[in-house]
Amino acid sequence: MSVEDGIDFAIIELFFFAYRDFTSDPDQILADYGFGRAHHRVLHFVNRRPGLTVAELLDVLKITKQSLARVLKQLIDTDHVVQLQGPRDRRQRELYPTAKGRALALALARPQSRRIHAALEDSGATERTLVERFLEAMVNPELRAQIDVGSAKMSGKSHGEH
Amino acid sequence: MSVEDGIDFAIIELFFFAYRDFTSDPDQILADYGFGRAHHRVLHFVNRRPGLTVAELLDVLKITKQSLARVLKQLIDTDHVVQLQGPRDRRQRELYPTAKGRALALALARPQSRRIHAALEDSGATERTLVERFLEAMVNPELRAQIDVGSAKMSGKSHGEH
DNA sequence: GAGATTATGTCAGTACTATTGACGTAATTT
DNA sequence: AAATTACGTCAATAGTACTGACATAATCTC
Repeated sequence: MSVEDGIDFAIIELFFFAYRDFTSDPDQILADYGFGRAHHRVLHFVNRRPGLTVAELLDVLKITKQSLARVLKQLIDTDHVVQLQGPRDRRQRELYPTAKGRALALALARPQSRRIHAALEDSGATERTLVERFLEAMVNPELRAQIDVGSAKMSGKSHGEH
Repeated sequence: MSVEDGIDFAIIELFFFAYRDFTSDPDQILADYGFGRAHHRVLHFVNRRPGLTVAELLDVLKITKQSLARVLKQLIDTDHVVQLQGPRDRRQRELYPTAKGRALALALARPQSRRIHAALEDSGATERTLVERFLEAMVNPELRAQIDVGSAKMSGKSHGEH
């Protein structure tokens, strides 16, 4: 089983290395903007689920509003994200990426996407759904709802936009 | 292909959620010791590759020695790790886990291992090697050497301990 | 309509992990 | 003997996170 004491050290370690390198690509780009990983995460989800509220964003990221405040303010000040008053509830702030924000989100996602495609090919294609299923199964069951919401589920053609 | 603009947002997001929950299990235990994720990583690798030197550890973790210093000192002060003068080169400090350190490393790895096994089962067994290959392929090629070194490669029976 | 609750923003203080730069000491290499 | 290497340490800074407290405006409830 490739384990010691029933512990799967191999995958534990691989997961660490894989995630470290996975995040290193965008980190380089972010540095040019004076942004960090927190900005990336916020921009990513605003871009993915345009119109989501501050509360929804906090729930997805699992951070406090004080932590979000600085990062979100910077993204707004630099014209990557805009806030619009909620139509139904005027207390809410709906978050949308600007064209500039979408461009940056895309630039950040590109190298990550390239790495994923290369890894899928290297490990022998057709495994896309298997990898997706594995990663999804790694997420806490209670939180899986967050994933498929605006993300056009996993399988089919995507329609998360428009 | 489940992508927009050729970008694989689905797996990018899944990877984020999966890693977040993957690290949340040990985080809870670490809090009881006043330790953080940095302590976990150091303890993990000292436990995995007993006898590695400070320089090797820095290379694996890709952090600076100033960052390591505080964390390592705490692990030594709390009797989780010991330093022994290198046999060949007396400038080097070989790092070893104590019994206490091994116990903690195991306690931290257990919930992660459980999560991995559950995820492998949920996603339809026999995929262990596929997941391993995918994760390994996600790591920068230059850095893959670090992985198989003391980790008894992926496949076969492990022999890193004894 | 008054009061409670909700959504968001903000101020203050703290913790953890990481960084760069500089300097010191002992051991090894040249 | 001099240069280099391995490690340790001091100081200053940055990024991301936290808790607690308080403010404002909007919505909901009775």
